[in-house]
Amino acid sequence: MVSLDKPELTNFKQKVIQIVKKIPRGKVTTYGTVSTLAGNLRGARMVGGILHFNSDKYDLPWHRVINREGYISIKRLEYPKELQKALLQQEGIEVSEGFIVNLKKYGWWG
DNA sequence: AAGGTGACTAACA
DNA sequence: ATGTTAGCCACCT
Repeated sequence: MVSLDKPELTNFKQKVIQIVKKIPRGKVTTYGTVSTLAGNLRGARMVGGILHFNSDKYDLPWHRVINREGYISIKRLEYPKELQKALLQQEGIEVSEGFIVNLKKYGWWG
């Protein structure tokens, strides 16, 4: 058994979840960053997909995860961008009218 | 069971 | 500089 941590496929999901939950309050990050930290450079799509399914099952601060433009690409009507904007402002993050966040200012890099 | 879709990003032409 | 193609893996039908 042993061996080193076997990079199990489904582990990526758990890894992403752990990273997302690790994002400090008042900061935001991008899918690409999380995917990279999870071990996959081009796994950004998975991060979005994972949050899509797990945000509803787990308590993931999905509102702290946005696309590279600092814009919320969310498509879940159950979690409208409007809600995210409120959540981000609640964390002390400024959100532009276009739901854009300054990653330069609030971007968390791990 | 297998195929297709997806909350994206980066690289190439 | 912009536009298009390719890649990642899990969840849904």
